Amino acid sequence: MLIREKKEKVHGLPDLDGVEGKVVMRIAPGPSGPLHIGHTRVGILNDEYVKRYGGKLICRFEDTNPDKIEPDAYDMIKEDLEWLGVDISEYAVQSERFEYYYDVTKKLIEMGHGYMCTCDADEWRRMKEDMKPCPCRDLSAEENLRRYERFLSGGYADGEAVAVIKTAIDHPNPAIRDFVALRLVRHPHPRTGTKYIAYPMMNLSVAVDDHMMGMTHVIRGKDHLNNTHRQEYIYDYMGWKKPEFYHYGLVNIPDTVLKTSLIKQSIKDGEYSGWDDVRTGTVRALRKRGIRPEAIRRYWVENGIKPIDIQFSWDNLFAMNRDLIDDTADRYFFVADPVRYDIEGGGDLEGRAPLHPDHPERGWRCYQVGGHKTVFLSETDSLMFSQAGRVRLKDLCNISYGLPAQYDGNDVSILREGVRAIQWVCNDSVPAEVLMPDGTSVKGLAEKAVLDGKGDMVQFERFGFVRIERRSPEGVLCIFAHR
RNA sequence: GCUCAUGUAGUGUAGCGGCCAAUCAUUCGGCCCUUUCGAGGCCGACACCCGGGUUCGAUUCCCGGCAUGAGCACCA
Repeated sequence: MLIREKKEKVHGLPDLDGVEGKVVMRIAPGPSGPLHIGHTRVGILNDEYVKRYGGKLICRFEDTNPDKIEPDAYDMIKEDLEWLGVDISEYAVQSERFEYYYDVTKKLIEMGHGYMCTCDADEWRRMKEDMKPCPCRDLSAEENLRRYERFLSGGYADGEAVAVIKTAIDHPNPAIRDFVALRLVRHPHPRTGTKYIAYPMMNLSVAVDDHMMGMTHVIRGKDHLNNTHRQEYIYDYMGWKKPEFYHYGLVNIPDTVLKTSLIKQSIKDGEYSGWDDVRTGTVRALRKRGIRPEAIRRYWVENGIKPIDIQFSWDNLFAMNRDLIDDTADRYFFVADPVRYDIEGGGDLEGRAPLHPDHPERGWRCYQVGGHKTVFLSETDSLMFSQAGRVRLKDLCNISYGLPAQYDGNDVSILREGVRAIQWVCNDSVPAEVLMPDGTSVKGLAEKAVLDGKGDMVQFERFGFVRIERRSPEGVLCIFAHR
């Protein structure tokens, strides 16, 4: 028996190198705000691999810069990850792990791989550019250890001294030459207050934690390529086994506000409604608009982990989301900027339409239009009607232009002649408002049946998919997702 | 300036020396179906950065150029 396999080449993620049994991977967000669409890539990719191979996914909060911490971010990020379906096995917080960083720094200084630099920061940088060691670099380990003790116990002012890891002062790549491991910050930390004054720089804390937590594979953005090289010095000095490193390309996300500090300021100024303001690209904003986490996942999986810089495509994401919601979203008529028409002739009218054209079993919207037979058309359809002279009110009847409009039979076949079918609502419609991603809102009328719906995603025919934020007898408030 | 990375259609992706006059998705156009400009079906449009080399043969390997991006922070 020959069963021809369907040539269904779904492009999944490539296998990782060096997998022996289970994997340990991580994501390492800085808690400066909730996650945005750009952050979701690293979460999804790591999650996909941990699910493929089994093992652990650690979420490690990198809160080693007390200036940039938003105290609520720890919880918001956790919520965002849960919604995304990224399964975190363990959470860790770097501000609770300072002793480890101090310990490793001390060992590195003892071995002569690190030094305490008291030079002026600009001066030190200039010397590095010229491949020249600063005077502190060649001090004895004993002297450096004395300085290190003084450093930890508060004997220096902020900026007066730093702990530095030696690499190669004459390394051809200036980005790799000696890097700072610890600095002094007396600004209080939202979690640890003033308990610590010596703060690790990411290259120290990341290397120490990745090793201690047993990372087997590290996936992160290409912008960290040089950081990886720097961290490898620590691995080599300490004799640690290195994880497999992967660097995916940078993502350019157009037409959206992502910068955390900017969003934060706009919220403070009262311009944005919050972290979920639909004008932003935060995960919570996308969620509010009705973007499904599965769509975001599929998007990143299809993008892979190549180190090529890419252009983010909202079109592609929306197409994937449409795929997911199309089957479940019931259909309703919505009329923006309504224009009233009465219909003359034809007696009382009635009609009906399925909640979903592919699922008549879900039920029907039924219309009865009597009396003056008042209907409302959207402003743009009204204009089109006046020009075309004839139009079909979808699922009700045909009309020809006039004031009042004239009943023109109920023969569907006129659609084949090029007459357009348009959406309409009658007198018992309810007010509807659709919040658009650009911050504007479209006001109009929706058919009454929308109040009885259950799902939160619906399609306003010929308008787009919207998420229903609130149903009340006074009307519906919706958020626009996409066409 | 130095260093690193990358270069397949509008966008993203497959390809790992011949099966590629190049895959899939999206986008756009047309047709069919349809009482949505949705979904579905069919058809079509658009790409291997350039120049050398290796080879019987290169999108695939090597070198150079060009382009793009990133890093050279006491941010992450």
